[in-house]
Formats: sequence, structure tokens, C-alpha cells
Amino acid sequence: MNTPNIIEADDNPACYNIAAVERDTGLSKDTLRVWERRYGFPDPVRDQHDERLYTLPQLEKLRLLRLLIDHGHRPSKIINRSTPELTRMISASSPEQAPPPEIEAIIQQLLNHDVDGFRATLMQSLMRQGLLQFVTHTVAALNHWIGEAWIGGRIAIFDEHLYSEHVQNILRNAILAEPGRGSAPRVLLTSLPGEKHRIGLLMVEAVLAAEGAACVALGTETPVIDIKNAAPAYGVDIVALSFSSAIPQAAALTGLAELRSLLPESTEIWGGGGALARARRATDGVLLLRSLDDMRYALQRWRVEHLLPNGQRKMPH
Amino acid sequence: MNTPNIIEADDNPACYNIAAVERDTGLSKDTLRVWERRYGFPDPVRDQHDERLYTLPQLEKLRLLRLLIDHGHRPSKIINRSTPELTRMISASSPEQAPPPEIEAIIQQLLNHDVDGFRATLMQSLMRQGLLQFVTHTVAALNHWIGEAWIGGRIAIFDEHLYSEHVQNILRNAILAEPGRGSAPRVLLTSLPGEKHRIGLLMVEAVLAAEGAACVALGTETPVIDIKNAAPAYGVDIVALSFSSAIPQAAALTGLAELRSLLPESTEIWGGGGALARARRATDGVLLLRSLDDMRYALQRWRVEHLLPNGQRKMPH
DNA sequence: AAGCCCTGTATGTCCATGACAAATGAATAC
DNA sequence: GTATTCATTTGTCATGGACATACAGGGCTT
Repeated sequence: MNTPNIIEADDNPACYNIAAVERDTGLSKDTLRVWERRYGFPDPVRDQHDERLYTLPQLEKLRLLRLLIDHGHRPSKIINRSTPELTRMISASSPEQAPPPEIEAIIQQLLNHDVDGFRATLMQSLMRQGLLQFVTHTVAALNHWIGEAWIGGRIAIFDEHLYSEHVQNILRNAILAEPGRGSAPRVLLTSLPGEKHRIGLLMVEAVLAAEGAACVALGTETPVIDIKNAAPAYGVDIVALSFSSAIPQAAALTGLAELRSLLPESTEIWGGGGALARARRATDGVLLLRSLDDMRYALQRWRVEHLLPNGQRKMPH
Repeated sequence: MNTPNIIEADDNPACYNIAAVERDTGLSKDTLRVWERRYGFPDPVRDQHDERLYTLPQLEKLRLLRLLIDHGHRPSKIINRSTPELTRMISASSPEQAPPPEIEAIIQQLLNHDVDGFRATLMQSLMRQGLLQFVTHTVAALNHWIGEAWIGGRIAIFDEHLYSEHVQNILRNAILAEPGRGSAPRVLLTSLPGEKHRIGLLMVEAVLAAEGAACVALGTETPVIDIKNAAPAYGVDIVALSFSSAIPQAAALTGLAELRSLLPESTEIWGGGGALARARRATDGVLLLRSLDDMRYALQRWRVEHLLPNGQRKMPH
């Protein structure tokens, strides 16, 4: 069913088939083929069966292209530039400011593979700031910096894995420890198939937990139909979806629109995350949240609209 | 960029385009087209641009087919049967023996969508038994039963998502709370690309933590090359990989062999999980673990071989 | 200048069809 | 029983054409 992605990673420079490239760049097979047809890049060699084999440098350049396109550049304008030039464009677009010392210290421990120190520092940071501050400042900054470092090749994939695991551990632990459970509103929290990033989802859950809302977290990659069925089953007021920038903005918007058409109007739909940060507008009845603070305001608004001053619901559910 | 998936969800029965069906069934566009060409199903209507529009019943039948194929049926044998017949096949395929009462109670809360009760019962069970017992008995039994129920269609996908999230929460929390950190051996814990199941991995981590070993957990789906690089970076003694039964046994064995050829002999490789439970033998130098208890024995053996009675390593690292 | 509509180009997705490797199952020999 | 061979099934890839939507830039009005 699946062919091996990697044949000889060290010896053979061309070792990624088109499915692997689709997985690692997020560019569809169709897009990869049509770029090759139109622009001449990527220009993979072929194996004995005429199937495309991409090299690691090509894959890396494709990731840079993807990133720049996500930032508003047009493919035809940048596709034939060299990899160093693309890298320069990226660092030019993001001010490349050194991270604040506190973040820097955490990053250093990660790069030094100091697992225990890394975890301990994160924990300290959480204790000192409290969950809300920790999530909206430290974790957000770390995510941003790690993302940059990953693009720039300054961090190994396994370091990023370790980072993700530990932040998950700490956030889940903190969420579980948060006292006020079960008050209104009730929020269903998940992502659509294709969106695997859990940290964004956990950050949202942490903020909601800190604000005293009741979360029903379904993890990542729940098909739309199942969300439709889950919402009434758990009696939620709001369905919140997270889209990292790994997902095309259009896919995020159509997913939201589709869900909107399936859920009753009384159920609010919130969407947020990197893929939607620059979206102009969504379907009517879908709320775009461009930051975690946005979400806190949305939460306040919902409570004003739906709750009496004593915290009771205005209308029987 | 993207065409809308749904035109008229309520009035028009044909409202899913091929991208939406791919996302919700996990069947690729190519597969959907080739099934239509070969078997005549699914047979979607076309919009004014000749693009496929699938109906909800078609989508549901596709999901049943996917489920049966994952459990060993061949597409051509089942694709032209009716939806009720497929449903019957699914419920017939799992023997449906009653779980023990303790497990039954937890399952009931999950099926009743009693989120808080479910979490509370799990927590109680953990407190009463301790981490080791909880993992090797309760979680293992729950996994087994939930897997059966999923095959038999007695449990919704979103319930399974919720189950997975909460067990993760509780296990991660318990692991973090486990006192003895950092003693030998040091174990790198992950799965290969394609293996997404995290719970098996967390169960292993919980047992290791309870036994006082030092874990470096990289989450799921780490490419072999990255494992090769990570092992020396984190100075681990053992690399442990988990394979759920969703992965073909041959793929698991190949992956283990490939890794064995990349790591120095002094690094042990352990493999376990559903896919390997019935495997006869693996490459030389790879240890097959058929149960969590197997792993505890393996851990004891490693300590006898590598540690002095006072807990110091026999050889300087 | 700033806002708006219009129009042409850029771009991603879909289609049809052909081909073939990998997976599976059956049949055979050891 | 266990390994080997062969035939069939099945998913993925390739090609090239088509076209809807998104975007950029010119010309218009305010």
C-alpha cells in the first residue's frame, strides 16, 4: 500500500517519493506536478518506473516556498529563486529579533538535549506566571521561535518532537489541576482531518480552563460528520476548531463553512490558528479568532449574551 | 482555490465533493475514482462542471467499507453489498462478550457522554490501584474493549477520540507525578511514521516511569533517520518502538531491522504492540516484547547485565 | 489620495485514461 | 507443516487538458 519513503538517506540524494513530499510539505501531488509542468521546479529525477524522486534540498526549498506563499508571495515570483535567497526573504520578513532571555534559556536547554532541565525550567515558568500568562506568553513565544528555528534548520526534528511532547505534558497536567470545571459555556474542541498539531489545541483548552469554561476535547483530526454528531451528544454551546499554518487557508474556511451548514444556529462556531490569522472573513455564523486574547473577549461576549448576572443561563437549555 | 464542499446540505442530497469525501473517509481521490471505474460504486452525480457530488448515504457506506477493509475484507467482495448488510457484517465480526463489571461501568459513562463522571471514575481507578496496576489492567482492558466496540460500530468515533484524550491526560499526569526520575536505563520512546496511536506509547512510558527508568518520549511518527540521530544525542541505552495492530506486521519488522542496521550494537532495540504480538521472531539484536510484563522482565534483565548491585553502571558510559 | 469595479492572468483542483508495483490468495513443491 | 511460485487484486502514479476562483493592476468615481 505504502512504498518506503526513504531508500538510502545517506548515500542516495534522491529519496523522497511524491507521497512523502506531499506529507512533508503540505503541497498536494497535483500541485507538485503542475508546478513542475509550468515552472520547471521541482525537477525530480525519475526511478526505473518513471516515478518522481525528490532530493532533500528540493524538499527543503519546497518548504520555504510554502512558507513564503503562506505569507502572501505568489508562486511564480519566487519559485525560481535560490534556496539561500528564499531563506533571506524569510528572515527579512520576520525581524529575526533575538528571543527574550527567558525564552532563550529554555531553547538552549532543548538544544543541549537537557531533558530534565528543560522540563524543570518550563515547570518553573508555569508556576511563576500561572497558566494563563504561561500559555499566552511563554508557550506562544516558544512556538514562534521553534517554528522559525525549524524553518532555518537550526533545530533537529527530534528536538521539535521532544518539545511538543513536554509542552503537552505540562499543559495537560495544568489543565487537569485547574479548579473550576463545568461552568458555562460548554466548548467542543478539536481539529479537522489533516490538522495534526495538538499544541494549539491544548493552548486553547488551557485558556478556556483558566477562564472556567467547560471543555470537551476530542483531540485532533475529527471528521466533520463526527463533529456534527458529537456537538448535540455532549450538549455543547460552542464548537472551536484550530488550524495551524500547515493547512491551506481555503481548506480551513471550507471546513468551517461545511460545519456551519450542519450544525444548528444555536451552536456557535469559532475558528482560530495560524491558517486563519490573515483570513479576511468567514462564512456568516463563524467567528474568526486571531489570537488567544480574541478568544477571551469572545468568551466574555458569550457570557454577557447568554448568562444572567448570577451565572444562570437566560434560556433553559 | 477550493470549491465549496456543500451547496445545500438540507435540500440537496448530493453535497460532498471529492475532496470532502477524501477527508471524511480517508480514501484517496485516486481510490474513489478507480473504485467508480472498476466496481461502479460510489456512483456520484455530477454538477454543471462534471465534477463528482457524493450523497451522505454514499459517504456513510464508504466509511463502512473502509472499516471492513481495515479488518481484512477485500474491496471487490463487499463493495456491491447493501449498507444494512455491511452493518450486519460489522456487528457479526466481533464476538461481543461482556466486559468485567468495573470496565463496563467506565464504558457506560463514555457511552452516556458523561465527561466528568468518566474522568472521575478513571481517576479513582488509578488512585485505588496505583499506576502500574492501572496501566497493565484497567487501561489494557479498556483499550481492548473499545477496539472491539469500534469494530462492531457500537461506539461513535468521537467517543473514541474523547476516550483517547482523557486516558492521555491521566497517564501523562501520573507519569509526571511519578517520583523516581532519571535512573538507568535511559529509554528513547517513539513510533515510526504511519503509527499514530499514542496510548500504547504512553502505557509503556508509564510502566517505565513506575519502574524508575528514565524516559525520553518523542511522541509518534519519528522517521528512522531522526531516531538514529536522536539516540546518541540523548545518550539512551534502549530505543523502544510501539506498533499498534493498525500497522502491517511486515512493515513493523522492516522498520525494526532498518533501525537495527543504523544504531550501534550497544544500543538495544525493543519492539512491542499489537502488530508484533503474534510475530515469531525479529532481526537479531531486536527484542520483541509481547506484553507490558515482558517489558518489565526485559528491564530487570538489562539492569542485572549493566548495573552493579549498588545501582552504578558496570562500564563507564 | 482613497475607494470601487472591471478584466486578464495566475493558480490550484478536478477529470479521464493508461500503466504498473505491491499486496494478497491460491496452488504447488519440499 | 513450510517455503516457493504464480495469478489476481488493488492502490498509486503519470500525462495532459479544462476550468473556477483568487489576485493584481488599470481605469473610474468620490
